[in-house]
Amino acid sequence: MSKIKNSKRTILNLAEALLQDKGFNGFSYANIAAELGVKNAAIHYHYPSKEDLGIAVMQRYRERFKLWINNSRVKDLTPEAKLDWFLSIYINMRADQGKICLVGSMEAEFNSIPDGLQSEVQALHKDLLTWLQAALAEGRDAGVFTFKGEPADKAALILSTVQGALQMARALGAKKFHGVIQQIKLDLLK
Amino acid sequence: MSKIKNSKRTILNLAEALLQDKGFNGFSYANIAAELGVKNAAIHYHYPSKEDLGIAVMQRYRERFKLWINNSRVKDLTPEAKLDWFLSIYINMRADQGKICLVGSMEAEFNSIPDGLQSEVQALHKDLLTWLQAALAEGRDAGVFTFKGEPADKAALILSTVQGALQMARALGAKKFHGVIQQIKLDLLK
DNA sequence: GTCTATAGGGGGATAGAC
DNA sequence: GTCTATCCCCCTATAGAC
Repeated sequence: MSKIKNSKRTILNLAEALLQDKGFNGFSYANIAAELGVKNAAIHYHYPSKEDLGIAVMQRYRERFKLWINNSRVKDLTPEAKLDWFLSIYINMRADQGKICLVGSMEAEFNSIPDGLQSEVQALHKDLLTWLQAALAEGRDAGVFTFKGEPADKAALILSTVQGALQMARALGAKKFHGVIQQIKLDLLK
Repeated sequence: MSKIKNSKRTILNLAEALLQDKGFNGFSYANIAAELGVKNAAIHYHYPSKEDLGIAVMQRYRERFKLWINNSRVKDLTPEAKLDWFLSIYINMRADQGKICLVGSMEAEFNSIPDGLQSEVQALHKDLLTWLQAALAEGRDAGVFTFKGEPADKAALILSTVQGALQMARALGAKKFHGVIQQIKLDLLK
C-alpha cells in the first residue's frame, strides 16, 4: 500500500468517525489535522473541499456495504441470521459512545450540506433499503418472519427505527437503544 | 399581549422552524433577524445567547405538549385515537417540506450543542416517551393494540421510528414517510 | 427595543516555499 | 506532501448611541 493511499485511508477513517460524532457542520479540517499530527492545509491536499471529503466517506461506505452483501458469508445466511447481521452493524456503531449512523447524521443536516453530498446520502439510503426489503421478503416467504403490509414499508420502518434509536441513545442511554433492537425482533419473528 | 411578548413569540416561532430545517449549528441570529426585518443585535436583546434561545424553544414545546396531553380532548380519547393524535403531530410537521422533529434535530447534533440545551432535549424526549408508553399499555389492556414485550420498549421503538422516518423523507421523499406511518399501525393494531 | 460599530473567534480554502 | 502565511467570510456577542 502506497503512502498516499494510507494517508487517504486514515483521513477517511477520522472523517467518518467525526461525522458520526459531530456531524458534517460540526467537524473541521483542523480536527482531522490535529489527530493526524499535521497541519490544516495537508488535508486540503488530499481532499480539496469538504464536500469532496464527505462524498469520499459516503462512497467508501457504500462500496463496503456492497462487498459485504455480495459475499457468501452474508449471502448464504438464513433470513433470520441476515437480520441479525444487519442489526449488528448498528449495534457495533457503539450507541454507548454516542455514535450515530452516517445516514442519520447527514439527513439531519440535509438542508445545509452540499448538493453532491446529498446525492450520496440518498444513494446509500436506497442501497440499505433495497437489501433489507429483499431480506424481509425472503424471510416472510420462508415462514420465519411475520408482518402485515409490504416488505418495502417494513424495511423503511426498521431502517428508520435503528437510525432514530441511535440518536435516542445519546439523550436517554444505550440501554434504551438495545431495548429497541429487541423490540424490532419481537415485532418481526414468529 | 404586550409588544415584547409578541416579539419573543415571533422569534421563538422562527427559531423553532429553523431548528427543524437546518439544526442548531445550521442557523444563525442573522437568519432570524432577516426574516423579522431587524438587525442581529435586536435578537440578542431578547435572547442573550444562542443557548438561551434554544432552551426557550425546547421549554415552550414541552409546555405545549403538557397542555395537550392534560386537555380532555386528548385525555378522553380511545387508545387508538390517542395513537392517531400522536402520529398526527409528526404528520403535521410536513415531511414534504423537509422538516424533522426538534428532538431528532437536536440529538443528531447532541455532541456539539451546549450542556443546558442537552438537558432540555433529554427532558422532552422523556416526556414524549412516558406519555406514549402509558397510551400503549392502556391500549393493550383494552384489547385494541397487540404487541409482544414491554410497553416501554415498544414506545421507544415507535418514537425512534417517527424520528428516523422524518429524516428519511428528506432523502427519499414524503411518500416513504407515510408508508412508515402506516406500517407502525399495521404492526400495532389487531 | 433597535440601531451602528466592533471585537474576537473559527471555518474553508489557496499560494508559494521547502 | 507538508509547511507557513494569509485571505475572506460568517458567526456569536457586546458597547454605547438613539
